[in-house]
Amino acid sequence: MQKVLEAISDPSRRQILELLKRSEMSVGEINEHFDISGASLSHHLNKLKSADLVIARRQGQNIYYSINTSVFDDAAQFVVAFFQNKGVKK
Amino acid sequence: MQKVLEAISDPSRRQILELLKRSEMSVGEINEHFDISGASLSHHLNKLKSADLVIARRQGQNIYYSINTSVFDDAAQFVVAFFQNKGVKK
DNA sequence: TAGATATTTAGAGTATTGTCTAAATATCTA
DNA sequence: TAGATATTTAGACAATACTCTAAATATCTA
Repeated sequence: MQKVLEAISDPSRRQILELLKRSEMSVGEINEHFDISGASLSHHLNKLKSADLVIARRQGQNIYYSINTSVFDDAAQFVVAFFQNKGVKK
Repeated sequence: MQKVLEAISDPSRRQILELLKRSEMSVGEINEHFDISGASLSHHLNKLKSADLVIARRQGQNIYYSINTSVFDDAAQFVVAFFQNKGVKK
């Protein structure tokens, strides 16, 4: 979960995730939405992949990235719990 | 919101928030739960305060920190929305 | 196979982060 | 007021992050 929270602390990576929530996309397609080098984008995608938030699959020359639904949902559960248990005395 | 997400990306700061969810605490009391210098703790508290996630009030020699409920709840809403809108086509 | 296209990897530069010790500030109490 | 206690600020240091260009790898197509 630590890696997930670090992953979403960067604005570019959150934007990448927003794009991928809509649909799977190739690296080139994602890059059209950003003003950074391909190498930098690759770095961000690698962080998202390390956090298991996305999945990559190659199709020909392109590599398509998509949301890793199960981990994404786990992350949702974690942050909901983190923010919602406020005031609960144990 | 950027500052909030950076604030919660650090494990020590999340732990501080967990403590404060239970009750208001002085810096000294918080520090009993950590193995870092007072200066480092102060640095973390400052980041949480910059993100508006906590409020500080002085009482005598002590400074008591507590959760800033409204911002905490806003952050909760944002993060939950971020993770839960998956698949919604606009 | 040679060249074109898509993506990643390597290596470097600068900025930011988390940590520390020492010093400064604020408050209390004798 | 002087000394003790609580906390923050200043300054330094090592580690990490984000960026870039150039080179490497993988795939496709003529």
